[in-house]
Amino acid sequence: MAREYDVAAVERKWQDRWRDEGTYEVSNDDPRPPFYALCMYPYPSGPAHQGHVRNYTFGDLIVRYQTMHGKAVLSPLGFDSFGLPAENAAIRTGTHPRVFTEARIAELKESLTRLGAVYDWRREVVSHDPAYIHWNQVIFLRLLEAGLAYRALAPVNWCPGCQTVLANEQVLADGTCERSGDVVEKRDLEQWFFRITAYVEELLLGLDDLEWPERVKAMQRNWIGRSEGAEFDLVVEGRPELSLRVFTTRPDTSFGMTYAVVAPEHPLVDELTRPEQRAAVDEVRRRAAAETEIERTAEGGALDKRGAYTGSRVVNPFNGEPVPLYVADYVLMGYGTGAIMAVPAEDERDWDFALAHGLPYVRTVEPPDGWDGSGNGAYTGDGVKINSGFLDGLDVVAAKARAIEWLEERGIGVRKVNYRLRDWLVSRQRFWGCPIPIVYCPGHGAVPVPEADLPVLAPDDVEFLPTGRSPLATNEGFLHTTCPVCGGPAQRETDTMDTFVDSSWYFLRFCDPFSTGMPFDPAAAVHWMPVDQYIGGVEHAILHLLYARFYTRALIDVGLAPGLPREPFRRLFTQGMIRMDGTKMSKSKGNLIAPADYYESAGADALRLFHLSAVPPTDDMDWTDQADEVIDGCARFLDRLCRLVAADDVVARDGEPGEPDMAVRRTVHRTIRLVTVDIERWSYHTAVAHCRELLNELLVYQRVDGGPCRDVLDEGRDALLLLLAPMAPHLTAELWELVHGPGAAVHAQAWPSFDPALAEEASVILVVQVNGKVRDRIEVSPEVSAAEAEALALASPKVAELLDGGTPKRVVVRPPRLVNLVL
RNA sequence: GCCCGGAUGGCGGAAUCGGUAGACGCGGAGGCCUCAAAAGCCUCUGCCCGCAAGGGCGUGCGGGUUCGAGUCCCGCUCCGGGCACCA
Repeated sequence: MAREYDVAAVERKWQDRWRDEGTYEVSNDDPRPPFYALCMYPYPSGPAHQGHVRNYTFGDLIVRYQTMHGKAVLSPLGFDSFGLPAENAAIRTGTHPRVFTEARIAELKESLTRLGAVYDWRREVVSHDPAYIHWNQVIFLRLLEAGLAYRALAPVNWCPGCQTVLANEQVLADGTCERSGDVVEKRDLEQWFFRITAYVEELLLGLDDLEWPERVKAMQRNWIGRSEGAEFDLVVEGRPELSLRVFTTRPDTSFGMTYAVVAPEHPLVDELTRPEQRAAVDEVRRRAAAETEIERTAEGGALDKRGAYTGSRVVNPFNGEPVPLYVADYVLMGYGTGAIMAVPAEDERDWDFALAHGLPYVRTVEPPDGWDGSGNGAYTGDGVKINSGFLDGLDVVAAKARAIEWLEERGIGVRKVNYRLRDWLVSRQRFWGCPIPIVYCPGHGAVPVPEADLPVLAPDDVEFLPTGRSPLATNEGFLHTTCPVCGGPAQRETDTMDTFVDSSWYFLRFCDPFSTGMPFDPAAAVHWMPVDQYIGGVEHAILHLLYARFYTRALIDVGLAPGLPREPFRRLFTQGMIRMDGTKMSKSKGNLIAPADYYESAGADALRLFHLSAVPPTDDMDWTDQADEVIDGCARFLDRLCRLVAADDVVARDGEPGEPDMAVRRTVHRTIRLVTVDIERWSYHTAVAHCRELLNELLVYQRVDGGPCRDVLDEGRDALLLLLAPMAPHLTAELWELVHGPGAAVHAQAWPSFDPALAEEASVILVVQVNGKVRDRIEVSPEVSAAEAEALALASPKVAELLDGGTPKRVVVRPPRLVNLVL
């Protein structure tokens, strides 16, 4: 389409100027109030896609908006540059991951620059920078010293596709890898963990005060999975010295226990299995070890095969009754005590298992009248306790408390809180990540690499082969070293850290990326932190955001960040994702619509406006056929803005504004108020709509009979340019310079303020309803009194017709908006 | 199964406190300009009845509260997301 201005030239000109003049560089001793605006640093996968454009348009708007509010805005960007795609590319093409990654970073940087997004590039942090690796490793050693990092043999999630271990958080609900989609296997391996569980209660409670989307907070609470209950011992029948500890959230149902279950991996299984049951128990254990989660849970899981009687019985301490002890894979070793009391009448899983194994049930809660128990006979709701001895007659909540008291009085059990959250497994059997700074000595075991010898860097002379083994594990030069303790021969740890470790503190490095003696100067971090506005995709709701909250606390507690606030991200905004044909728009799906195409045609400003105005920022956006037409509409809007500002045939008049001019002024001031409020509440799409309304009105006013009043037109034009400056930065900068002369910078101006008196309407529409239906509309003053409003309504000819001489039974008057006459 | 969202014209969406439903945009129709087209400009555009004036209906479904409900309450349906043998 033919444009009113040379889009490419104008956008390039301003991008160059912002870069050359360092417009958005900010120093740590800047006297203005600090504001930290941060978009999640991206994995460099190549040129920006529409999801990036959306994310960084929102972020850039905030940077420019807060700058116009007089803040010193910290706007850094870096790249989450370690990760598997680069390593896979190396295996495929023979290119070193560093070379590959740096080429992708250059592409992404270029396309974000062309979007007009501005950053203090001096502060750029990339994960694979040796300086960043250095401090990553220092932090690891400090965590180790503090007991927050440890090594343990543990059943881990092994992804055969990625040839590495995964964190629990990286395994999807169906047991597959979130990256490769392969079915994750179980393996027992010696791995490094971070003790995130030490902070579990704080991580849970801290959520309450955060200005985060409720949805994200709910997801984190859910993931942490706190549940309250009791732990107590079941003595094995005939063996008073031996007992089994169980955890339950329903101690009130203890009288309904008709059997008990241990996990197949439970250490007491062997001892509790009687010879005649050995074969059946072994079969359950074999299946549990061999089958994946999917196989086990598929098709209802053939419950009769998933458990077996051990031959032992355990005694219910509440009533002294012995009940059979089963082994079954529906009880997990990794949660609670790995053993449960089973109450079929009040637990659905126990009900199903009891049914499959012909076990009885005893109800301990009276189900309500009309409850038919069809489907599953377990009743899990509230009700009056029955068949429960001293608990009878209580409700569930009271009975829980009483049951725990009873256990504690007798020393049989205790109140207990359990969490779903496990420690964070950080070892990865990959090359392109931060090496774990540990050496294994035959005499001294795992020994930390002395800080003076850091960083431990991966060698460059490695071969990338599709063997599934990290090149580090076979590189002799890297592998062999000496023990820091005894000087004897030793081997290096060849695992690297999960890349989520890198992203757990990059926002702190941004505060002071120039620091050489420490990860960051705590004073600088305290100056900028917490992040005032964090922006990113909701897909990071659990992993990254939970890890970063943990890491910030850990860094404070090991003394690396004294004085830092414990919550790193005060305000979080999660933008919706971009979908196409019902799925996420992504490279792997092959449905990318490249932003570069639009930079050439409609321009970055038009593309930005599109992303700001198309849908509410939190909503997912469907990229449909309509997108191109809407983007053209955004370009048309910018052309109309050009015509407003650059029109050379307008005959404006000087002198006092009359009433029609004042009406325009009122629109201007009202628009300033509306747009400001909308930006503060993340309603960018309505902010754009209000700017469009103002432009429409100004264009009409410009051609008004008798000519517009010059001051009013100028005021409106300037206000509009200022309001649009964070949204369409290139064109507003160009037009501002056109109007105010060379050197004038729209982004250096203060955000426009409005006159509250002018922002009010001069007149409002009084709606007259009869029996709740709108029958007339009358223009009135906003100050109209109730009596006046009622009189005006009754005087309406339409109302008179409906009244037909009668009087209303009731009159509701809400001046100045509404009168409702009830007949 | 549990926990969060959501459902408004042909489409994206607006309605911040219970008070004009449909702002703004896309698409569509008609007109102006033009030799013609593009661009631009103007008017109309929820549905139904009506020549019109006007009237009726209308925010997923069924109830309720209220002078008045897209908005609040109760009960559903469908869609999206998260969690899921977590005892």
